Amino acid sequence: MTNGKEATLHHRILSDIEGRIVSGEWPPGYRLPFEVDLAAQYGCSRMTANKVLTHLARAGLIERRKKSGSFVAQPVMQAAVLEIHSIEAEVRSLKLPYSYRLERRILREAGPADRQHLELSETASVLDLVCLHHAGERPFCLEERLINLATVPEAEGEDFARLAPGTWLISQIPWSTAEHKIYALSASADVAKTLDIPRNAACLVIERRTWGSSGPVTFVRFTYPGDRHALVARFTPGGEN
Amino acid sequence: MTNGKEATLHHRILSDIEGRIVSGEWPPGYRLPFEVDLAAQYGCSRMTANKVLTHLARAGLIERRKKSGSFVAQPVMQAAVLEIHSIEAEVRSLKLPYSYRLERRILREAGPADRQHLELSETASVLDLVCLHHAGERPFCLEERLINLATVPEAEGEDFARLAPGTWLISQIPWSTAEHKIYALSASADVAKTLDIPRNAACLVIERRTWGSSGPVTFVRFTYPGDRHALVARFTPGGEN
DNA sequence: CGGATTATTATGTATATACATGTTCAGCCA
DNA sequence: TGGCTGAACATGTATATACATAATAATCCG
Repeated sequence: MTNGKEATLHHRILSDIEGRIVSGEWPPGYRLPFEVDLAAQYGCSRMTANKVLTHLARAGLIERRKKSGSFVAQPVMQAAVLEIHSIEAEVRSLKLPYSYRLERRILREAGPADRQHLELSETASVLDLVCLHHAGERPFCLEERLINLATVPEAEGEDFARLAPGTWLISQIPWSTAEHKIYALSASADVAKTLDIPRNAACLVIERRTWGSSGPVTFVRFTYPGDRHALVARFTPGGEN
Repeated sequence: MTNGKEATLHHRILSDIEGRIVSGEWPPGYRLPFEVDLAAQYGCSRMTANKVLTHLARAGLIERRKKSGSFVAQPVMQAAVLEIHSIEAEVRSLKLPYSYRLERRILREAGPADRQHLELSETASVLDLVCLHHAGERPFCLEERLINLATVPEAEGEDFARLAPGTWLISQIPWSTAEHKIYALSASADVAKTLDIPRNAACLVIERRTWGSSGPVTFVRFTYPGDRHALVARFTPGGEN
């Protein structure tokens, strides 16, 4: 497999420079050698050095200024990648049997609250769904969802009795933009009863708004019992590689 | 602002192809034209087409296979970028005065719990800090931190009376890897008292483990009153640009 | 001496070219 | 028919070259 070498010339140069930066040998603000010097140093052409520096710049490790040169950037560490798995995958990774149940399915005109959630300016029909995801016998997650029928009219023909709306939607809207909001909330009486947890237990809430190329698609709120669920996010300077 | 032009040839090609993908015109699995055909189509060289496709592949929008060609990838939508600001910046963005107070500072040998938090195999000295961040008059966030003195011996000489340890650390360990864990928790009696919130109120907890090039650096747990704080994460196919 | 003009310099983008590498496919031979 | 071999092909990487662009440094002149 990939034994970490990837001995292409520009990977070697890249990880060398990356190493100097993350180790602190080249501290923030340090001006690194010019492209021509790097090229000479590594015995490669300027294009190759350029590629490496461009990559480092896109990864945020360096900052480039014309005429002045390239500088090690100030570490910002303001971004981490949050992995968002499907609930089914999440449950199965705990080696528990997954099951899904539709609790409610209402078709209606969007009210003011719906319009705010979906960021709709005009009125439209929405599908209001409530589902419950189980891990084994216990409720794992409560899903409250609005689907904008103006953008996804096909949703009206789906009953979502067996297929979770999230799963169905990714097959309909292939690529989309999403915004997440994550916070903690004490369980209301309703939520506590549905999730089978004590009243006022802390819950982790994830709200997601999704847009496709033709407008707002869906708004969804996932409520997890807080002590049984955690999100994990990772950050590595230089990113993927 | 960025008016979407960026009229370099390869940005135009890139956003054109990106558009076809996100709009669904080229659905997942679709084989896009070969590099030579794209080059001909846009009247550019193969190198330029290659650059664009390489970019799209790195962004995860397409998948490339030798001999076969390049294909629109299956949408995964499993990653979102979580922006993590400094607490001071966060408070100031709410237009509230920020203040910081050190509550505790203990130097000790790492116990089993400390070693687990820092993922230390051997024993070492750690600095155990508790700080409180205020927004105006109200407590905004409780910070409980361990610093590994084997990696950051300079921390022993800091009293952290006025400077928050997070701020100090990024000046010491310029570039680092971090892992975050986010969950909800009911406030214990202690936490409730410290944060001036009701007992059992839902709190948002963010734990962060940080590594530098020479080993584990710090473990920190931020506890926020859950109803007053939310994290926001965004995902756009194609990423930064 | 100061302000405008010009030259220099480093990066940014693009092209043409070359060869390497990994797949697929077609054809060959047993 | 079955398996092997090699040609064809698409991508991957690297080089040399060219010109554009932006910022600084140097120069010139009123």
